[in-house]
Formats: sequence, structure tokens, C-alpha cells
Amino acid sequence: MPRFYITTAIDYVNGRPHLGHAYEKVLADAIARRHRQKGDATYYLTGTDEHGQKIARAAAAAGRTPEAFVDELSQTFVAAWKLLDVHYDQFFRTTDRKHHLAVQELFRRLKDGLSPKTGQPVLYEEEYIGLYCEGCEAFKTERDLDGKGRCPEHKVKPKEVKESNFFFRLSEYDDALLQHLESHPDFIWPDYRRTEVVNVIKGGLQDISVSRPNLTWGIPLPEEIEGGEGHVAYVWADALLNYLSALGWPERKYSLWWLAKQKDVGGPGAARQDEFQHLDGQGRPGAAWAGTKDAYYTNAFHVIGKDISRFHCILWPALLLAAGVPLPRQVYVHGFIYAKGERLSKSLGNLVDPVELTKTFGADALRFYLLDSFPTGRDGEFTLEQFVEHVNTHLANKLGNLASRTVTLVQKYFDGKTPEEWAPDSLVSDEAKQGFGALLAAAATTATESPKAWDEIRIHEALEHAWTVVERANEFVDRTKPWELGKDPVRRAELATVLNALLETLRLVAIWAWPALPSKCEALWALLGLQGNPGQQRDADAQPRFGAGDGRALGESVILFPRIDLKSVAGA
RNA sequence: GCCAGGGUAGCUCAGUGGUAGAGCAGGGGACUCAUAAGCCCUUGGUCGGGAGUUCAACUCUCCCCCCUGGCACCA
Repeated sequence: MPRFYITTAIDYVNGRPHLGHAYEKVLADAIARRHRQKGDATYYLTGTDEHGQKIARAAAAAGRTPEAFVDELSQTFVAAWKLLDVHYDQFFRTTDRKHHLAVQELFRRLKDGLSPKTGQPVLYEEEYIGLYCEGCEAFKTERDLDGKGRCPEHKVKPKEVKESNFFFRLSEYDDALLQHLESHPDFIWPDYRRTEVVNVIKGGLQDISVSRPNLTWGIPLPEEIEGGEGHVAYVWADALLNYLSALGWPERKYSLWWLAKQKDVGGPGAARQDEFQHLDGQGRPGAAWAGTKDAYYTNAFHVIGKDISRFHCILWPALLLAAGVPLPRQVYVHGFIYAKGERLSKSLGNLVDPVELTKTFGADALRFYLLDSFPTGRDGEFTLEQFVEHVNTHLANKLGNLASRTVTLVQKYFDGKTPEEWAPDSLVSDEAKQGFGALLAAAATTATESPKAWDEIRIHEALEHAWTVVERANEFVDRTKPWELGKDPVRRAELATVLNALLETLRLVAIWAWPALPSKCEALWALLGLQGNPGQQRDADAQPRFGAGDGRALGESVILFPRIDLKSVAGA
């Protein structure tokens, strides 16, 4: 069975979740649900990043201990994802004990490692003198400062700080990274992000500090590291490792999801046969897997925002190479959602609260807007007006109304049971025949194109295909005028055929749209009187089965997608 | 500055050589099963500017203008 391991960035808990966080989780959730729907064994990891000076400071400002502070804030993320129907398999926190142990193991491996070019220790200690801005929690170079020698963001002069840090010899991994990017062209999506990363690497990499002295809110370096007392791991050397530690790394069980046997590979890039490599018992490439002849394939699919692509495309693979862990399959770099032309930011005051939106309009309305209204993974612009318009048009007016009018007609003329008759030849007018042909053709096209678009993560295209079928169905209703057929007992077979075509259309749409709209598609499924769940329907079930109904009773007629009246949510 | 992407109807965008497209908004119409939704028809663009290649360019080449992203620590 194909296996699919998908992760999101873990969110830094110095504030509550905003729409950008929500977009990433919903996007990953839709991808994960698509894999589950196909029958792939799927593992979806998300969580929160809870260490670092900013959090320690925010906690202090709130008069709390860091522990209590992160406990509370991480719960706001858990609650938000629950509200949005984000179905993850594990919510991982970097304050988890097993994460501490894993980070320490990483440092031990770095300590023992030798650099690829000069064979020096991968980890080394060096005294560093620099200008440190406390607001940024970062060292600044002269170039970063404004004309008056101040941090442009915080408007304060950075302090000259002398401290001893441990450095990771990143500078020697440029060739290895370039080679990997060369032989794995789809390691980074989209292409232009890959180009950016290649340029950055070619411009030369600098060693990076991976520890922080004089900071307590973090993971202490292991005692094997001489001089490491009082240092904690740098937040990125800490945070990135969550993708492994959540799976149990360094215990071998991590390989259950991090790797896959050749026959079990799922997800993007699965067709690439040249990526298989043999691994030793530690999951290190190059040697045969202990006790088996199977080739293993790296299987991690990281979904991240474009702001952290350097960390995931350069630092992370370099750390993994140094630690002897196979690299992930792909880093999927998505765009940002903007509001009022600016990126979402607390200081700009244009944060859009996904929790409020969801409470007001429903999880599926927000999910649909995020997944359908702009191309998957690209930047998007949020406005309440566009949101309302998009949801009203597609969900309420088109799909919701089609379901509503179909169910009402079945209740009115067939006592709420699916008509057990199918007679396409009974359609008499040219208009009806053409409408019928157009509907069936659209359904056939979408049955082919929708799975393809889903698998290539062109979610907006997958949904567009499905909605084309909805549109053909609404046209078909108007062309065949079932309310007139209903008045004429002689034309009962024709009426039954029309309604069965509509019912089958709705069944298909419920399956095609389910990864994006899980709860509403399940409600639609129940409304259609169907057994089971659209999330359990495989691609074979998503092929058109136009024909006579089985006489089953439809569910109670409900408004699936209420129209949103912008005036009634004034103040929003 | 360098690298990348983009400038097409009021708005959001699709369209890589052969008589300019979609959705929404605007205008008109017929209908009434339905969530005042749906259906039909329709107004609207010198495709950022200029030059070139070609029988033919939104589409290829060159130059210019403008916007956006990246150039290591905010999803």
C-alpha cells in the first residue's frame, strides 16, 4: 500500500493562529485527505515550535512561566485546526521529551561528523563578536542597519556582544546540495523557488551558529559536547528536527514513515525510479538495509511557506546529510495570503482571524475559499467581499442550490425515493438531449481530470472541473424543466431519467470535492441517502454510474450552504 | 545591483504563431423545481511601450517602463 508522509511547518507560538497559518494547514489537510481517499496509508504531522528567546520574553511579559505560556498558546492552534476540520495524525510540540532526546542525538552526530570537503569537524566552537539586536534575536551586519546604525525594524542600536557559539560547517555542503538538486529536479516546488535556492547556494554558504549561550528556554546541548554547558540549541536546529523526532527518530521506527519501500511509494515524484537508494540500519544511504534486500525511498513531503524555504532547502538537508539521514522527497513552498496588499502582520493590524471566520461562515466555506479562489500554492489576496462572493456563487448558488432543487423534485414526484427508471431515449427535445450529452461529457472529463489535478496538487483546477459539472447539471435542469414533466404522467420515465442524472452528478461531486470540503460533502452524501462516506470512495467509485436509481430514500432536505448576507455580518 | 515572476475587459485571472477568452460585476429577457438562487442573450479590451523576425505575434527576439518576490534567521 502506498505510504504518504506529509508535514507542515510548526508554528511559532508567540501569537494566535492567523489566516496564513490556517492556509498552510488546510492545504496540507486537503492533500492528505486526497491520499487517504485514494487508499494510501497517510500520516499528517503538524505542531508548534515552542522554544526561543522571543517566547521566553513574551511569557515573561505575560507574567507566566514559558511552560504555562506555550501550553496555553499551543492549545489555540489545536483548537483552530479542529474547528477547520484539519485531520492530522499527530500534533507535535517541540517541548516534547522525545524531541529533546532527538535534538541531543543530532548534536552528538554533528560532533562526530567530518565535513565533506576538508574533513574537519562538522561542529566547532568559535568566539563570535557581533552586533546583536534583542528585538530581532539576531546578529546584524553593518549592512543590515539604517543610516544611524540602528536596527531598521526596532529602531534601537544593537549591542556589541561577544559570545562563544557552536557552528555548523554549512559552508562545505554547497556541492552536495547542488548535486542533490541536480539529480532531484523536483526536490523543491515550484521551479522558481528551486532556482532561487540554487542561486543562493552558488553564491556561497556561510557556517551557521547552531547554539545559543545564556538562554535557558531551549534544549541543552548534550553533555558529550565539550564546552557546551549553558548552551541551548538554536531554534532552527531545534525546530526542523520535529519532522524526525515526531516519528521516533533516532529509533529505527522513524523509517516507517520517513522512508518507504519502492512498491509503497506514494505522493508526488513517486514515478521517479532513480531516487531509490539502499540504506543501512541507521537509515544511512550507501549500504544495504540490514537484513533485507529492499530498496528504500525517501518519503517525506514538507509543506512550508516561502519565508522559510532557505531553512528547509539548505540548512535542513545539510543537517540531514551530516547526521546520515536520508533527505526528504520534496519541499513544497507555498505562497502567502495578503490582506489589503500587505502581508499578514500583527504590526500592520491586518490579521485575519481564521477562527472568527470559521465560526461565522463555517469551516468548509473558508476551506473552499482558500483552496479554490487562487491557484494552489500561489500568493492570494484576501478580502471579505471576495470571500463572500466566491462562497455564495460556488457553494450556495451553484452546488447548494442544485442539491436543494434536486432533492425537492425527488420528494415531490417520487416520494423522496430515487426513481428506479433510466430511459435516456425518452428525452425528446433537442435541448434536453444536448443538455444530457453535455452533462455526461463533462462528468466523464472530470472523472479523468479531477484525480489527475488532485494528484498534481492543482487543487483549484480539480475543483474547477467538478464545478463545471455542477454548472452543466443546473443547465440540464432548466433545459428539461422537470417541474413540467411532473405535471404530465405520460412523461414519467423522462422525469425519472432527469432526476437520476442529477442525483448521480451530486454523488460524483461529493467524492471529487471531499478533500476540500469534507464535512459538507459528507452531509451531501447523507442527503443523497448513500451509505458510507465520500472520503472512503476510491477513484473507481468516482467514475460516472449514470443509471436507474435503487429506490433508496433521500435524507431530510437541508440547506447545505446558506447564502451569506454581507450586511448581516456588518462589523466583520 | 543581481536572480526570478508578472503587466490581457470595471475586478480576479486563463490563454506560448493563425480572425482576442472565462468568472464576477453591469445591461436585457424568458421561466419558477430551488437558497430572490438557476437558465438564455448582451455591453465592454489599440493584450504595459517601442523596434524586429514572420505570409501571420497577446504568443518568438531585442530594448525600455512599471509592479511583485528572493538575495540566510516572521506561516
